[in-house]
Amino acid sequence: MRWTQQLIPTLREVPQEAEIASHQLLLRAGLIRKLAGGLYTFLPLGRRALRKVEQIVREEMDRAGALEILMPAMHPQELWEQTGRFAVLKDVMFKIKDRQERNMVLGPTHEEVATELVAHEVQSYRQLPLNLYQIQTKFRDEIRPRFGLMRAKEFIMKDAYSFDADEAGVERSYRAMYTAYERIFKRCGLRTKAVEADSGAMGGSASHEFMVLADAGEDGLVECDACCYAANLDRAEGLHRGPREFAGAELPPAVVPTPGRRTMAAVAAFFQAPPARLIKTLIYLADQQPVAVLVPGDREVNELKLQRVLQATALVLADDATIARVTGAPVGFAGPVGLPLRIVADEKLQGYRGAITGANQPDAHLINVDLARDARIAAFADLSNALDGDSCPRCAAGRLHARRGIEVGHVFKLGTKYCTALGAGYLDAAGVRQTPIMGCYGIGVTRTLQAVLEQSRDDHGIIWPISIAPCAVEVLPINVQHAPTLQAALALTAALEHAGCDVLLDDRDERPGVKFKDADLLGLPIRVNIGEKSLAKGVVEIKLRHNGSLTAVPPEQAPAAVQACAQELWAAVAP
RNA sequence: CGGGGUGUAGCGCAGCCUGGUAGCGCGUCAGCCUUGGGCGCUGAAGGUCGCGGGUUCAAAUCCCGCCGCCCCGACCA
Repeated sequence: MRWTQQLIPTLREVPQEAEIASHQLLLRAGLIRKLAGGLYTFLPLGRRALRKVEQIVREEMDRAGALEILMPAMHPQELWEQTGRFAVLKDVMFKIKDRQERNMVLGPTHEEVATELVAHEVQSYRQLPLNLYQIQTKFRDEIRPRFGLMRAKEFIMKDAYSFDADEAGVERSYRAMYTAYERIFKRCGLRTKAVEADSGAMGGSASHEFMVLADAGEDGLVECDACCYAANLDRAEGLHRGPREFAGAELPPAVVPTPGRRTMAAVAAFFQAPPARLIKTLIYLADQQPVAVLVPGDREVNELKLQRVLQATALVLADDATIARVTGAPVGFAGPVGLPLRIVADEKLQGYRGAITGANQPDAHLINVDLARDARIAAFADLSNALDGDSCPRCAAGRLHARRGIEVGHVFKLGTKYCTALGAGYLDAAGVRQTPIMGCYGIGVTRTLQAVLEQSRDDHGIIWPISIAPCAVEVLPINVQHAPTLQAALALTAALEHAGCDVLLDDRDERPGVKFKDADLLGLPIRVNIGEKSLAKGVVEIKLRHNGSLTAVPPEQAPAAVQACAQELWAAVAP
């Protein structure tokens, strides 16, 4: 493959639209171009890499016994109404009408369609288990598309749906997918971490996310340094460390003027107290009803947890006017003592004495608060996010560490919700009608591609794992006007291609510097420099992108030497 | 949707405050030169200054409205 006959528009400068490294590299290396926010064209090299990721996914899904199908991207809206998910997901769905004015949606995911298929085609336990998957474009009207392919309105996803006769079967299917995912990401050259996750809008019981650890990741997670516990911050159950009793525990509450101190930091500084000694009081509207929520001053409320505890369908922070009305004080001075509201408290506050809270009057706080003595708490529950340094909820010894991650895969156990709603059933061996138990398993294919770049790069550009590199080798003739150089390059390219190697020949009549810089930016794993000087010494140079190692070999030995390098690189991404 | 920023040549930017000929670097095209890390010289092409309205003799510049894009928050593969 010749550079001059390709479309590889590399960019010398960083496009101002791109913030994170992987997004910049996608654009600079000429892999993608933006059409509009959240909508991207894959250019030839980007498409080649994407295809390789898809193929790895396909091979591993097949290996795990899943069956590839292809479902429509466009669905009748009615199907979504049948499971009740239209109401849940209508804001993220693109809605269109056909010429008959029928309501259609573009699928953000395919549980309904897959289940509908199974409802029609599966009648007997002999047909189970069944695992159907597809690799297809999904559409989501994201609130905020971001970071290039990371959060796009249109993206390629591998989605699989398993149907089993019983719980043991679901467990096997789930495990098979979990293992397949580990193999897939390993083969893509990614270091991932599987974390316990919330099942969100999917519903269902168990769920794990596969996270690519990266500072640019959108998700928070914690992992234990002693055992294998790891969880998404949405669900992580960090255990409180540190004191619950503070100075003044025995004293009655006392009002202290704190003019203008309305933030945790300001109040903590005012009292010269650690933020953990403060109790943060937030007023939420749970289905329109005001509720007070208490968490330690150094923690954030976890709204997912809160929503579950309150069993609320709509949960929002109360507006300033409501807060003033129910607490009798402006924002920043709410506290649990004497507050005429339902109060729920984070379990980490249990036994808090000598704490500091708002006084429910303007510009004042209360000290010496003993939560059990001075306030009426309706319920204690886990309502806050875990914090770096918390104790591990699984093992006594470990401490949790906070990390950032990119969610590239997600596996769920879904139960019978969809099958029941859509009438999927089968007859068991005894002739009794049963409902299949479902699991679903997603991989963001386009996002995975970008995650690789986020994790595998240096200051000069991309460092492709050989398994998904657009090409394995770049042949770089330093001066194409020097006939012997070009000839040697052509010969090597032909030999490698004949051996089944993907090769990019940079046949541009450009300055060496330009070609070297582009080669580093593009980041193909193996590069062969061919130039007049080394040729005069009877050698060409093989340079590996990932470690910069340079070996000189005679031109006639180059194909074999390159193959040997390639073999080593492949071994590094073997599952 | 709320908050912040930004929109001038393919890309990166200056000019705007203080209204008066639209500029710089890179890239592109032609020619010369050069050939082991974004080389040098000469010449050229390329712009409805995001869109609409207003103020003014005159608007990239001032005013009003709209739109796109980027960042922070709620959503998720």
